Amino acid sequence: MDNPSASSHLRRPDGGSVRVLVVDDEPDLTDVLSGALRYEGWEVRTAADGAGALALARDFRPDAVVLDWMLPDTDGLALLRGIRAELERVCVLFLTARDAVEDRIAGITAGGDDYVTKPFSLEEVLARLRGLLRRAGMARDAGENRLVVGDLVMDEDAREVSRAGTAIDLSRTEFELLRYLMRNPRRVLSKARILDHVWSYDFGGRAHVVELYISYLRKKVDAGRVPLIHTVRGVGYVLKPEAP
Amino acid sequence: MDNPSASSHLRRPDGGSVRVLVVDDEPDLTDVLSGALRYEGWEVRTAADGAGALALARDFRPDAVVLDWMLPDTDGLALLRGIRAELERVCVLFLTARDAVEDRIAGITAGGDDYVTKPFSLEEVLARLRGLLRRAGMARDAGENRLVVGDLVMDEDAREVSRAGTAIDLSRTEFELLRYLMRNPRRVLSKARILDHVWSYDFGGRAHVVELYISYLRKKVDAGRVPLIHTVRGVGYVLKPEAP
DNA sequence: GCAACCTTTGAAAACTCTCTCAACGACGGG
DNA sequence: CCCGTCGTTGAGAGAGTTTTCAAAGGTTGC
Repeated sequence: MDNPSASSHLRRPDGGSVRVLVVDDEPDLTDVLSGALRYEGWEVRTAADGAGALALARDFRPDAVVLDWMLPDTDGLALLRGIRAELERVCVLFLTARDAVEDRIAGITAGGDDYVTKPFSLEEVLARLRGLLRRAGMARDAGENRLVVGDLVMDEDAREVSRAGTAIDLSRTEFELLRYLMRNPRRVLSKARILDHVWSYDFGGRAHVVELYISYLRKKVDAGRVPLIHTVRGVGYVLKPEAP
Repeated sequence: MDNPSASSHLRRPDGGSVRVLVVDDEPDLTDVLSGALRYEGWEVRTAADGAGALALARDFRPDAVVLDWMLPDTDGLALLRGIRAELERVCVLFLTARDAVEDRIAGITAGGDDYVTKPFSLEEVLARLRGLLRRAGMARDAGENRLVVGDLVMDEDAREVSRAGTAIDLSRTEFELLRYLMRNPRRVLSKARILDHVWSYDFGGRAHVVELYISYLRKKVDAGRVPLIHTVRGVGYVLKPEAP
């Protein structure tokens, strides 16, 4: 139930939908990813192996590719080369295992591509992908990446947050939770939904962590001020300025 | 009966009726659900198992599916994938047991999909389904989800209610009762009908709670103002502005 | 390797909401 | 006008939800 309009300003220069190709051999993962990407308003195709990926690169001609670096029986580097041969200007977001050969990835991402390590959260992938597309000129407003709710401001690239001019220091999880809230202002979000978006897809725990992190955010963001974070008992949480 | 016109603005882009597939093995439940959905003006088919669901996904091509997660002899996840293979853009509303939330299916709410836990109320299912369809582009007005009766305004997504500009704080049940009344303005609703729609289907209590919650709503919504909530003695209640 | 910080879990306290009971009041038929 | 029925409201018990507190385990950086 997120707000698709929040990112609808990301469109191709010709006005059509942004096209994304997801390449991964785990169906559970491609299901969730492609669902979320479609919900962002993007057109999505999926491939489970290198051959399928190359075929879709040629026929679907995506603007971005989400590519699992560790596909079975496929050399990631060769596949990347093949995709690039077909699509010169495509953005690539790599999905890698945490202990993967980081130096090879580092060299590849030097060209403007990016990567996230498994297990990742949905918002992490979405944020990176939005960043890539924005920098590749897919944004209508080429300005900086700022989120604003009331007097609360977030600079996603700098990972800086401030309220009424005062800087706020947040941990990684706090930042991602607040980003998700700020991307969906004035919309009540259930704990299950927050968990699905902000925590890793393999997180086994329960919604209690959400409550806890909401309390952390409150101490840092709302501390002594007019609250922006509101509890909707039995439903979830909502971020909104007091006066509409 | 309820007011179908209240949601008749939900139509497919081609102007036809929205199509919904209900999949559940309990006939009592499918009967009630499909009745309510038909009354919303939607076209409905039902299936009792995975095979039937897949067949109807192919032949009926619904816009949305209401899917019991705990079908006997059927893997919910596999069924979901099968349906998605057939219908890429379908919205899915899952029905799950309350204690199944523990082993929740991560990522179910990642895309546009949603779920409600049993036992649920009819209005809960209808509201979620309307929300899914609206966000999937099935609404003629893509604007926000607002209900207006006189100077009373409800924003369903933010769960905000205000009268003449003044915000009103409502509990969950109060909110659901008021939403039902606002979806059926100028129509006398019996207590039994309200109970059937707003309270869970397994609620054992009596219609007295309706009277009680009406009195709560009056204190908050009508307090000192021209009343919108009216008693029709021996029949039920009706929400309407004073002047016709 | 150590220290600091972050994340998660568990348990208990605090709180809100829901519902039942019961008394009171209002309406309408006779 | 009186009485019975229906509707309204107050009080309180109980259940469920949220918040807080404390501590363990893990990670990161020095």
